[in-house]
Amino acid sequence: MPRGSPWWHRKFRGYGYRVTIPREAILDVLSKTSEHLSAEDVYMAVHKVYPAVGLTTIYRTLELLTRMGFVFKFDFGGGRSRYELAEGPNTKHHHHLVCNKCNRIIDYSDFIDKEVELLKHTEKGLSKKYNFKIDSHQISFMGVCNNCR
Amino acid sequence: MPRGSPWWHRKFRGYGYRVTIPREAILDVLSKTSEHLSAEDVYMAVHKVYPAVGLTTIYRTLELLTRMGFVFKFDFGGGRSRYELAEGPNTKHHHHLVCNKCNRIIDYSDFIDKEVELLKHTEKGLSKKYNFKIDSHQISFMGVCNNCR
DNA sequence: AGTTAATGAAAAATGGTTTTCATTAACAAA
DNA sequence: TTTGTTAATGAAAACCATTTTTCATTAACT
Repeated sequence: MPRGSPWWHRKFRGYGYRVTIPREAILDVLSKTSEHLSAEDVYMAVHKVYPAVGLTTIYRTLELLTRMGFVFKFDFGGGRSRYELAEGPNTKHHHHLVCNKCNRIIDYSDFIDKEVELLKHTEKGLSKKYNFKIDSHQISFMGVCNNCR
Repeated sequence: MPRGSPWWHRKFRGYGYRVTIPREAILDVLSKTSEHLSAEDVYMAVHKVYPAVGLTTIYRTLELLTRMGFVFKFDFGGGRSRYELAEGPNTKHHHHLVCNKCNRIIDYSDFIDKEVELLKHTEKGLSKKYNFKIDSHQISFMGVCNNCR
């Protein structure tokens, strides 16, 4: 926790949004994990510290954070969205292994360099050919994780 | 429609599954499009020919077909799954461009060869490191399609 | 200290998917 | 061909995560 105002206070105030305890708590939870949390995961984590914060606020805040670009919202299937802090000081680019049995998601950043290099090239070609503005990419391997085999 | 038994009858019967009109109709719809249909898309297409077939059967059959490997089930977000005939005489391996505005999905198979080659290598490394049995992979580029920019 | 955004609780709405159960029909055996 | 077994089906209800609504209360920032 930085001494002065956390880095995101300025941005919040700039948008006319208030800095509140639930918002602090939610960003705190997200910044301290490398997992892909569901709304309920976030709720439970926040609830341990601030039991008064309700699930409604979690949803509202996650949506706000996603709109603001602080957070990425993923849909890996399984019917629940998962949230992850956008690229920042503590995060790094990674791809995913998705378990089809338990829906666990494993980040990996091994082998990433070559992948990214190739993708950059592919990206350029695709943009041109399909006149498609590419914002992001996602590589996922689906299968069965060690716990489930 | 082939004169004799369609190619998939044998496989169905081999599993002890029955060949039924809804199943014929659903496979027929899937084999005649290159789109990634949602369950409701399939329902509407089948409904034109066989109004008696219900949405429940669509879901059940799509799940069966997915389990059997006839069909791939994708989750591109937007809350609905999308289905696509698996590799077959009329399909070939491809990856996806997903439009964040209109949710359109574009297949591409350009640049695929290098990607697949790299992925094969990555796959091997990941399997070992995470003791993860990899069944399939997915590469998607997200952005804005030509219609939406 | 005043203004008003943000919150929390509860309830209802949503929308894709799944379950339940009585009925139908595919296939195998006679 | 007829019949018996049981998988497959359709309709409706249930499910379930997520959204939305409402509204009275709280608390951030001016």
